[in-house]
Parts: sequence; structure tokens; C-alpha cells
Amino acid sequence: MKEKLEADQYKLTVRREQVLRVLLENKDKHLSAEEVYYLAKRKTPDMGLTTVYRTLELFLLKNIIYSLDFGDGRRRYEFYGWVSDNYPHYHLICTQCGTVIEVHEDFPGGLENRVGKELKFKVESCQLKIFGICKKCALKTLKSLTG
Amino acid sequence: MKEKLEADQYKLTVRREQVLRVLLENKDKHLSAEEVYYLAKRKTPDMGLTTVYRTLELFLLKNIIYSLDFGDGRRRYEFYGWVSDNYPHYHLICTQCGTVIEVHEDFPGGLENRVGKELKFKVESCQLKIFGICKKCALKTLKSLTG
DNA sequence: TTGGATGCAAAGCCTTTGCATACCT
DNA sequence: AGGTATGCAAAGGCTTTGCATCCAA
Repeated sequence: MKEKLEADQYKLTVRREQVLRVLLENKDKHLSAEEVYYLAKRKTPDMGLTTVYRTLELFLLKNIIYSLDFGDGRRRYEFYGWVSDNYPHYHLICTQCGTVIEVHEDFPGGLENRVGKELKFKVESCQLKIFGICKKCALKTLKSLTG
Repeated sequence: MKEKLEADQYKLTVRREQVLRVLLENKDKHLSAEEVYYLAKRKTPDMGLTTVYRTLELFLLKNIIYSLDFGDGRRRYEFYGWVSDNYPHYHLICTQCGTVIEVHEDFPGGLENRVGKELKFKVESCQLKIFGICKKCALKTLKSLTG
């Protein structure tokens, strides 16, 4: 599987394989570059942060991953989930505790087709972020009010 | 209208009014802090960039504006369009020329209600970004192919 | 041997903070 | 006077770049 991803003209070096592994093992985590760096460093201690950035850039270019921004000032990375065999999905972001919940569910309303046809736009990918209060925080708030 | 926005405990100073004016005059433009700065500077030459940042932060806090990220490394700002009298809307982002097209249309499929009920999540706001190729770029590509 | 991959350090951007000054009530 | 607002400069945080070295084909 890994080999297939890189078969083009790029080499799947040890470092790149490490980055790939970390990303695969944390599919649901939305890691930042630095987090990938620390996790990869565990198995490859002489890995550099620069390499992580360059590898992520390469993966972005090859559409292996894509990047998101949850407003905390650093970019986060996730495997690509559009057109591929992954289901498209979207994110619920709690504005109180910052937790990001992934919803693995199709986009509603045949959105992508409608956009393509009605608005003359060739859709490549979608990102849907829903901000609000998660159940935990709602409970917490309730408890603090009732004592 | 402007007065109403600030009536709380914050002063609507000349600088803040300038920032507000720039934002109002560019409702459809998704300005960055620096762009706001330059536009505001035209009428108030001794305006500082720091003030723009601090004013934008204040406006964010008061839910007068909200911020977006189109992946170009700088935050962009727009008037708040949820719950308010603005229609919710989403963005088409051309991955070739970077143009951002606003679609003033409700989110499809009663999305926000479904999320709230099915996933136990109190929705505050949504952001939908659709990446792809705009009509202009598609034409450009076609022409370059046919000569 | 040759070109890409890598690490380190430095530079670049955007944004925030510290601090002294200016302003308004 | 007192507290907020502001500008400038400096600091911060994340990311990219320069450059010498390393590695694999």
C-alpha cells in the first residue's frame, strides 16, 4: 500500500515512510507538523523537523494528505478523503474545549454535484467545519450552574 | 447601525470606526489584517497595524466579524453571517487562481438541525469550503490546450 | 559519481506583546 | 487624574530557505 502511494518518481525513503506511518497510525488525530515530528522521532531519533515539513508538502502535492486549519495557528494534516475509498467527512469543533470530532458521513444534499452544475465550478474537494458546544462541555456548564 | 454594534462597554473610536467602515465597504472581499490596514490608512494615515489587529480581535470577540482561513497563511475576516440577518453562505476556492467566490445560499439538507439532534452537538456556526477549478481557469486551460 | 534527501541554522511571515505616550471623560 | 486606546519596536510561533553533507542508484 505504501509503495503504491509513492510509485511515481519520488523515493519512499526511510524518513518519508516514518512520516507516512505516523499519519496512518493517527488517522483520526489531525496532527500538526510538530506532532508528526515528535512521533516520528521516536523511531528515527535523528529525524529533522524540516524533513517533516518537506515530506508533508510532498504528500500534499501528491494528494496523499490534505491540510486543515482549526484556527489555532498551526496547520494540521489528514489523509485525503475525497474521491478515494475513504468516505468524505466533516468536523465538529467545540469552541469551549477545542475538541475536534470527526463525522464520517457523506455531505448532505448531493452538494458537490449541485455546485458543479449550477455554479459552473469543478469540485475537487470539500471542507465542512461546524463550530459549537460538544456534549461534554454542555454537561460541564450545566453542572457548574446547578452546583 | 455602527453605534449599535459597539454600544456595550467598548468605545467606538475613530480608528475602530475606520476598520469597521473598511470591512463594511468590502463585505465580499475577505480582507486580511494587512489589507484592512492599508485601506484604513488611506483615510487615517497615522493608523497602526497593531491597532488593526487589536480591533479585529475585539470585533471577533463581539461576534461582529469572524475569521476564515483559505490556506494562504494569513487570517481573513468577514462580517458574521449566521443567526444574524445575513444569509449563511459558503465559499468556492479556485485552486488554480486562488479566487474566492461567495455563494449566498442556505446550507443544504437542514444540516445544522440534523447535527444538533443526531450528534448531540449545539451548533453555533458553520464553515463550508469547496475547492476546485473556477470557470475562468477551466477556459484558460482549454485554450492553452487547443492553442 | 551524481542528483535527490536531509539536518542545522538562519531567515521570513504573520501576529502578539511590552511599554511609553496620547486621548477622552 | 484615571483608565483606555494607540504606535512603535521587539518578541513569538510556525514555516520556509540556504547550504553543506549524506545517501542511494
